[in-house]
Amino acid sequence: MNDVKAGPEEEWVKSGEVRISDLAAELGLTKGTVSRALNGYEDISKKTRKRVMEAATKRGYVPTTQARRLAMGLTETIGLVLPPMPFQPVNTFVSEFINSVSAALHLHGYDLLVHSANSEESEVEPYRRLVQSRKVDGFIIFRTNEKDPRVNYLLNEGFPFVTHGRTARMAEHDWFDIDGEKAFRDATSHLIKLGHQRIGFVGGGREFFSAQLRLKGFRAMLDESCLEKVPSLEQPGDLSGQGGEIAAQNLLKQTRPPTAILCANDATALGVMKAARELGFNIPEELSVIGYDGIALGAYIDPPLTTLTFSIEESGKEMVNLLMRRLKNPDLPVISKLASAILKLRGSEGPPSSIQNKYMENCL
Amino acid sequence: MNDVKAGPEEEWVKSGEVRISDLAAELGLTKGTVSRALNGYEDISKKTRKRVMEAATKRGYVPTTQARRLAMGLTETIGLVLPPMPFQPVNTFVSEFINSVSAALHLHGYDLLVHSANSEESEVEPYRRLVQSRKVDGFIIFRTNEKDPRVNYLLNEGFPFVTHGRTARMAEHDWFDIDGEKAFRDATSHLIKLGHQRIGFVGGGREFFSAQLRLKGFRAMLDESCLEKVPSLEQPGDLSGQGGEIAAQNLLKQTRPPTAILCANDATALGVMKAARELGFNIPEELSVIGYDGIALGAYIDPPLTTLTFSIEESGKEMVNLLMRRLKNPDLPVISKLASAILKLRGSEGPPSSIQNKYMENCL
DNA sequence: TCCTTTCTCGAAACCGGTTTCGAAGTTTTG
DNA sequence: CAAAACTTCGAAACCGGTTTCGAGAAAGGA
Repeated sequence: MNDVKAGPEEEWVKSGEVRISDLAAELGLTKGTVSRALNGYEDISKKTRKRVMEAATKRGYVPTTQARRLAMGLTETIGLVLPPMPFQPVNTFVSEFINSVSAALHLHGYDLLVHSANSEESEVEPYRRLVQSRKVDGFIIFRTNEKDPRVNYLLNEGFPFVTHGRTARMAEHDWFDIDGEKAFRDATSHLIKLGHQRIGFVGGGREFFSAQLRLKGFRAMLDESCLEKVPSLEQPGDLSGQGGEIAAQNLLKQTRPPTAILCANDATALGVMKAARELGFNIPEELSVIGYDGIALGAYIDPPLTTLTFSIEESGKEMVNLLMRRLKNPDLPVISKLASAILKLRGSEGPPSSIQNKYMENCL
Repeated sequence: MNDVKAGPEEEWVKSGEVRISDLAAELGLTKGTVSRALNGYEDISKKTRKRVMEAATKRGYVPTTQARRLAMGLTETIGLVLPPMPFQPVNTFVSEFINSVSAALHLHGYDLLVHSANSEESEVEPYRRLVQSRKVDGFIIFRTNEKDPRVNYLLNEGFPFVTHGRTARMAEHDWFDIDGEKAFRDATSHLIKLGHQRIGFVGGGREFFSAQLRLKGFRAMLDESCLEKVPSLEQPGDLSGQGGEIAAQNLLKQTRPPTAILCANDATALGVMKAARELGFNIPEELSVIGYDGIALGAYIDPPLTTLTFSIEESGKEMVNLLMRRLKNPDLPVISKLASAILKLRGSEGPPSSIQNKYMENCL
């Protein structure tokens, strides 16, 4: 009875020509009645509802979104503002993330509005514009800073949002994050078990909360394994390949260079590997390298990059769930979700060439 | 003054939200007059206009987008549907493209609606939905196929759009494209000048027009240089790393393997390099490899990948220009724009180890 | 049989703007 | 000084839906 695909050859009407008033007139009803029939109100007889539904599908009626939204006082749209891009982005997180968020939103009947940030204006300006013009009902925010102006603005405004990543005010808003601390504990532990005793670390910018948590995990595992925390082995980075190169040079030119380097992300790791090659270090024989992000390209380089990886699809889906819950009931208590990254061994790490000290001799 | 009524109607309105009727009441005008004053109609006295403008900025009045759009009968929104993603994309084209398109649209007061394609349904379904629900005024389409159902649908529907890439019906719609044919002529020419005589080619899927044009450019330059077109040196690919690996194995296990391989994109090139390493070919000494896309991380692998690159920002900007022109006047003749890619030499190509034949001996 | 309940649906207000039309008031023209 | 032309703004229709309210008809109960 519903074979729309079979043969619409008869009287092919252009989409979007039928309004609700046309339908009502055709059926001898008022548009209010038609609207209620289509929206499943209980005060419409089954017979009438059926008539309306059939006429609607036959005529290809689809309600005009703008009108529905105006009447209902909501936009059914979520905003996502792209942070100012570096000259050339290095990973595909953004596109995968947009894809998964958009798909998840669609299941709830929501659309995704993507806005780009103009680097000349304040970071919150795009948010302010979208809020004031009432173009969106909520926001998906990613790449948070510890003190995040966007979060401050939206909290102050009482506008719904969910972040990917924690912030200083994480107790006040819903958030989703990857447990970077645990991830780096795991990676560090893995290296220690392989026999490494001098492990370098290349971090991200100090403003990124996530990068700090990764460092924290690294340090925690050193402590736990009774390894000394050598300040010179902790180098700052900027999440870019170039930052990795510079940091690696600082690490590898030391009198006693590390036998392994943990990197805050894969781009940094690639920079580290490049610098290592140029300084004559063989990977993984003379230097182990581990990254974070799980970029696909990492599998194609030589040696393939061992990395910490997580499901971007899950991230998007979970964040949308959190946001939908919030929109449905703004007064619910704040909740959050922490997902874990897994260590994907691909070959850029191994035991150090010579194990100088006995493993964990004086621990425990 | 703002007389705050504690009426039940106040609860619907968020505190601090000003609408046009509030402004009108405050000024002792009608909302029609206020609207015209704000929109620069000529039939409003300078004095009144100034009063209205000042009150508007003072009160922070911003018109509600949904209402404006309904009244004006347009959405001021452009749709972009993400094609089904491969499991893990290797290049950052999509996010950079979205970023540039969004920024360009913003200059025209348009928003970008990003929709993801559900791989279980027809490719045109998302477009149909967006058209029927009148959520967008036009589309940005990328990654076109030669016979593209999306293009067919929209052309049939008479709905505005611009493609990134040509199609079989390119004479009927506006398009922007990179001159892949010329790009591959250039790359091939570069290899020939280095002394290569047996050059392999790994293509993209046959459905992609762009991949075909790249092959065409490759062949054209072989012809021009009087080199033989060896069928076994042309391998099909699928624009993925894995496709590159398989193709490279087919090429390098031949009795007389090529001394250089041109790849339809960088992902393919990475697969080719991986397979080459595994088969014991040194790059670039024993095998030159050239890709296409200019992914940033190509600079960090060993050796850095020589590639054909183009400005994604320009692509987005130009496409938006084409689309805006079309929206402004739907009856204008179809136009198109072809941009060129440039060969970015990074080190994965060089002269062949032994030049067996004299260069272009019997040509000309 | 009459009154109350329940089932349907029409009428109209409403969402928040834009735009057309015409009527006052003002200025220019003859 | 009256008629014509121009300014300036109010009134109301409109965009295309949703939702509230109540009326008329049908059904149920006493």
